[in-house]
Amino acid sequence: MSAPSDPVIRPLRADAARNHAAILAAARAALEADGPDVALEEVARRAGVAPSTLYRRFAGRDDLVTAVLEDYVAESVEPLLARAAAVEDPWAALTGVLEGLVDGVTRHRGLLAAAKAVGAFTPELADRTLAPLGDLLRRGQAAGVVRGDLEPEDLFVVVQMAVVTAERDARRWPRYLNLLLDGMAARPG
Amino acid sequence: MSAPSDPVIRPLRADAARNHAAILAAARAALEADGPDVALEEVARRAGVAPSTLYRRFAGRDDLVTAVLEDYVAESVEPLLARAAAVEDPWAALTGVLEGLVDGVTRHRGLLAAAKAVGAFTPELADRTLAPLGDLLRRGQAAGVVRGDLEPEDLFVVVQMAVVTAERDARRWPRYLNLLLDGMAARPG
DNA sequence: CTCCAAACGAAAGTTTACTGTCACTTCGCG
DNA sequence: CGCGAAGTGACAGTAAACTTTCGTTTGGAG
Repeated sequence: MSAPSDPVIRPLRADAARNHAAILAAARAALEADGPDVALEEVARRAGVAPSTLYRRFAGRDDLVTAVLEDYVAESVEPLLARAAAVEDPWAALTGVLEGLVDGVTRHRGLLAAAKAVGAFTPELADRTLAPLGDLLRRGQAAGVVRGDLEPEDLFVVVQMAVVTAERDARRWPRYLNLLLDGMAARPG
Repeated sequence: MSAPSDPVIRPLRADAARNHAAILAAARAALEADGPDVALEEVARRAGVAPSTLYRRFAGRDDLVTAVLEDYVAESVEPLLARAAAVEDPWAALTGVLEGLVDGVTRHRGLLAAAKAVGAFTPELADRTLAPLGDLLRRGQAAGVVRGDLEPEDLFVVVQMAVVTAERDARRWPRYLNLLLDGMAARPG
């Protein structure tokens, strides 16, 4: 007895689902290859569909980028956070997750730049990652291995800083992340 | 006896020189206000000239951005470097120049982003700043106050890292620059 | 003061990307 | 296996920015 205002959400037809996935994948690839401002027509071309198909499935650039970002976070970031939460040593857990984040984000700079441009980082999405990061941080601080004056958001900033160093030379970011980690460790004195 | 292949370089006419300066100033303002991809027509509008005037004076976006960048470096960056070279204390000289660079670049992110996009950082331009920075770095290392494994280009990276932190909150970059400076100081042990 | 080369702005042509329309095709239920 | 809803691509209209053309204006030398 579904009211007309509550229609059953129909699953996508097979071809539609195929195209949906193809567009997401093409968008991710195109954002990296052609930059955050890549034309949606180029995305459609890569996906092997007409522009109109892309526009029916996604309201516009914002909607598409948001979907790609959600896809990426769910697929890469959240598993990483979950794995880190299971690591015993607090310092290893924290450094491991930061390395993983920098490594991943470095490979998806186009996506992240586009996401920033369209405001796809909703507070909810940010919290989904900030909360686990905050847990890791507090664990390290409780164990006395991390400086006490750091806040969860500082970890975002640290990742951001390490990522920009990769623009110059993609292989050197560990050097700079280590420099940052040095600064984050609890002072021996 | 100027040969035809060596024509006398005529100085700009008064109105042309005025417009030239107006366009440079307008471009700098527009890049900050509207972002690195601002339309050249918008720059012309701000400068109070027709688009055709802008295009006669500058070959295109690349040329304009390059000119604005040169202008900025000559006006802001090089005096800063010169002043730092005169500071006695090596550590103070280095931290002072880094603070000045971050402060300045933070206020010209649009210009710098555009410059990166069009490849306006020629090797020569980079060297004009890298050389003095290298001097400051070596001075600090000789005095034993700066880690010996740092290279001049690392200073660029440090500035870049500090600048991105300003995207989140323009007032907090000193906090993160200090964290970086901590990591750059010679280890006491 | 006169003149012309330099410079200017208005306007039009070109390109590129966005977005909607419509007739045709295809999926998958019955 | 036939039919209707869902989906699709070709196409075209729109918008925005880039770039050039051309007739007019103006600076400044003689």
